[in-house]
Amino acid sequence: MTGPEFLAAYDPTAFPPFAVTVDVVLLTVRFGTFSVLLVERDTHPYRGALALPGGFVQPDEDLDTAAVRRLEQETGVRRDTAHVEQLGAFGDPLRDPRMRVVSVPYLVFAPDLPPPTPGQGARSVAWTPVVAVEATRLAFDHAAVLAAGVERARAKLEYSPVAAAFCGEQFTVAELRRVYEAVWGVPLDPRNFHRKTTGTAGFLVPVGRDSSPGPGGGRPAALYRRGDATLLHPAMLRPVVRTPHS
Amino acid sequence: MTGPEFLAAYDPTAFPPFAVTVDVVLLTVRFGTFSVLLVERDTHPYRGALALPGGFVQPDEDLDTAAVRRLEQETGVRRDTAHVEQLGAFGDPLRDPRMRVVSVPYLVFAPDLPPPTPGQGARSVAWTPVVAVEATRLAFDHAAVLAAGVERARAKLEYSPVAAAFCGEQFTVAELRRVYEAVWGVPLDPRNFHRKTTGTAGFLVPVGRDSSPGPGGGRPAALYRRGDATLLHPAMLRPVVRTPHS
DNA sequence: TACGGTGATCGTCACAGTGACGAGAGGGGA
DNA sequence: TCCCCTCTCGTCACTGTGACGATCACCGTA
Repeated sequence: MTGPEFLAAYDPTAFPPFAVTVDVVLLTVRFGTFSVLLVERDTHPYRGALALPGGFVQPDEDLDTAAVRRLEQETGVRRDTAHVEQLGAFGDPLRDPRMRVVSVPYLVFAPDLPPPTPGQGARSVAWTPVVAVEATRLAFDHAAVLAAGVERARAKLEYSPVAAAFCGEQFTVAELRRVYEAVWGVPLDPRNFHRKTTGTAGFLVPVGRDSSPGPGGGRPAALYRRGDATLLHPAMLRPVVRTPHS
Repeated sequence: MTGPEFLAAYDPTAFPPFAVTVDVVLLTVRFGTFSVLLVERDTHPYRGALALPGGFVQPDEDLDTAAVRRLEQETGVRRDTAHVEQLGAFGDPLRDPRMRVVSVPYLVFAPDLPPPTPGQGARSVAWTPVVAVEATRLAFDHAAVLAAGVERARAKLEYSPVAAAFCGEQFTVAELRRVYEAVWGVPLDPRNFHRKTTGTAGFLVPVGRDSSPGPGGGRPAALYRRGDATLLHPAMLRPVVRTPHS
């Protein structure tokens, strides 16, 4: 039973049929800027509008599997280099003018390494700074989905070490700090950040020394990789006032 | 377009049809015990097994609306007396032996006031202590759904004031403390808890004095109602070691 | 090679928040 | 009246943090 015909095995009129899609909120930090990958739609509806990558879930496919497949096909990002987590479910009856669709967006944090490679969708893909996204130009309810993803990302940096997913295999404390600064949009004190991240058990594991002090000079930074902690304790709180929503 | 026929307006073979359900993880604190509402299934599949209340989403119905409808119909809990939030989406292809179903569970915190009133589902409903739930006796993947809900509830008490949703309109600091103790499963120091909750802006609003000091005597406690804070800052952390999962 | 620039790293200090716990306030029952 | 109970207020030591000075190790240039 791998197609629509599998419904006939039961009573196809016993429940309302829905389409289920997965969308990918792929976030990264490029040139110090918190950015999201958007595609340009080339089909009805919202033709020409910007949208999150996504597509239908197949009959035999798990939601997570579908999201990872979309991620790899449409963005070229491999799952083992990124952090992937489900973001919830969006199911407003009018969110898609074609039919009743429930979308399950996935939040993905990836390092900047892979340039956006348009997948078989044949649509153009582009990194867009999160602060520059014009909500009204996004298709469907993707503005709300993106907002939920961005807020989740900002909150998650506080109590989990996932920020390292925005960096490569090895990274310096300063690179990690620039991730926090980009996502939160605030400058952080390098000294306190260094103390906090290197002092929290399981966050960073030292692996050697950096040989490239950067163009302007400066002391070479030590290299680290992700530790095995899954939770930051105590949390690293955002400075200034906490706004409950983005 | 309000029935299965609305698919015909587009190409019904263009996407795989799914059923979409909402499940309700209704949690409360009864007699000092963290409990969940379970129903006994009287139909195939998993007949006789315990399950979370839930049902199909209707064609014109928002996910939230469907969850609240189920909540009121099957448990008698009104939405304005409870806290309701979406818990995610579960869509394993084999989670329902009948057909492809994506379930969107909702997490609900309610005060103990309403006794479980079996809804039109004509199935028996019962409060079950969370620690006493035998995972293997739950239908579908409801053990995983419940585990996610319980862990979310435990985490949420740390950084949000939702614990008050387990209490009535007015409550004492001690009642609120017993909620935390029941959900977290650890004893808390009454003096520090009092200092923390009454000292956090927007958490509690005093409304008067309690006249019933309880059976064993003791000084009457002041009454409070929920404040308008949506976030606890700083958070109230669980004691002892933090386990990343339940 | 000496020198200023830059960023990494280490230290210090004051202060807020917390855990542990003593003590008084205000009620019950025998 | 005496004892017991719970609520509420205080105290103290300790931890973690924000602010920020100082040093280290590299750059490019004179």
